[in-house]
Amino acid sequence: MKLYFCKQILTYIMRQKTEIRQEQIKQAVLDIIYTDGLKSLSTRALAIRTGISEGTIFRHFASKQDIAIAIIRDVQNEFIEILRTIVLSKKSPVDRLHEFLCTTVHYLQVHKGITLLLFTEASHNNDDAMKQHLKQIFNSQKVLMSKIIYDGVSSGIWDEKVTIEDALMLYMSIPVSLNMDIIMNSEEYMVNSYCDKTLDILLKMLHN
Amino acid sequence: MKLYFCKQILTYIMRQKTEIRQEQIKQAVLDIIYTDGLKSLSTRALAIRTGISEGTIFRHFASKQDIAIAIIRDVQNEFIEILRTIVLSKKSPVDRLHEFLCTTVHYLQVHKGITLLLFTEASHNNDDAMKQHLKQIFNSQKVLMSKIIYDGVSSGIWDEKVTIEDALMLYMSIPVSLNMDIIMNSEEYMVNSYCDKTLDILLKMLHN
DNA sequence: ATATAACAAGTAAGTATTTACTTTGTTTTT
DNA sequence: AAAAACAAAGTAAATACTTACTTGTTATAT
Repeated sequence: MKLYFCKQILTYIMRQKTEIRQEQIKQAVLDIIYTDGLKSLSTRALAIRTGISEGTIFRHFASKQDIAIAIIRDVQNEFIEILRTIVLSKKSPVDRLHEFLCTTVHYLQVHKGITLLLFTEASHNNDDAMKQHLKQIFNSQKVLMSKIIYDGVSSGIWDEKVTIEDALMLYMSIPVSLNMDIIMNSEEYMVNSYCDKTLDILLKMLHN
Repeated sequence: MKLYFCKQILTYIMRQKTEIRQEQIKQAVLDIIYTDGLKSLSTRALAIRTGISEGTIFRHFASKQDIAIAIIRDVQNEFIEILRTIVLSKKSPVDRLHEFLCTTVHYLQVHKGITLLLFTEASHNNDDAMKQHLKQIFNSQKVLMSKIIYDGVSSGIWDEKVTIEDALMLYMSIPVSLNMDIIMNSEEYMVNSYCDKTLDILLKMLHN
């Protein structure tokens, strides 16, 4: 009787739906990359980190590569979509730019490890589907930021001679700078100022 | 007789001194990372790429990790030292900044794969010696660029309110932008303009 | 000059371990 | 009773690295 009760509780904790397990596995991938590095990202390590067996992981994902694909798809469906709503809002270009940058910094902070995953997967030329996903992510960010800049230039607040590529180059330096800070063991509060800092530089660049 | 002659030629091609083999192995590491990705970087792949046996690789390097350490040491001894001579030259701050940026872009173009190696090794927290090397490389670049900017500000040509961190952030975006271009399959001539492009943005930032 | 000893550079075929992934069978939920 | 979730114990292939041995190079003694 008592054993059965315990078992029920245990299984209640353990037994989860595929969607929940998938989320846990994806999170574990980013965690492992962040804490132990890419080399430590094995299915065995994933099983230990998630607390489920190795075999079960392959019940929720067809392959290890599929987990990475799912994470990258999440970036597209969640992160890029948030950026899109910001860009399409009615706020001023400066406000939108600020929100755009802060959202990016915040996403990278919450999803530590995503930068490394994106860049290493991107360099892995063999998988064309993956490469296409990554291209789309980078391109979406470019297109969305272009829109804000275009609006600012149109309304006359920013220099019309500014190129989108210049602004984008600075924007793309955010993940590197953040990762560099992690390497350098910089304090966390420094990271929080990245958003405002980048805005300042960008505004200086864009200033009429 | 003829066999002996052939053997001599063959061995002349084959047999090499440790220094030469080490260079070949290091180059092969960067080549493999660039063409096939980090996942493909195995000692077996290295043996095939260099044309020597797996065992021989371990004659010239104590471990696989040691190859990465040697490459990173090269960055310090070659690349950083070139940057240092540029910074310490008698040219104007603008000229030095231009040369500084062009040298960086050129180095990254010739040593494709180095960016990925640096960043993935950096994220691998276990090895403190490696981490120290990387810290030193990043810090050297920071210190050297600070010197140029300081000289420019001192001589009154640049805004005294400019922070080194802002300039450094842009500078650090160069490797990412270059890698992104590789992913995006952009044309090679685009890459050649990176140096001037970055200078333009920096000068705009620094302008009094 | 030439023989020899010492060393450096090379290999093929191992090693144990780790890898991503599978199979088998059980338990839980619907 | 069907489907889904799970663990345990596999699998073959790949991994970094070693071993035992061969071959080439070079400095030294004759």
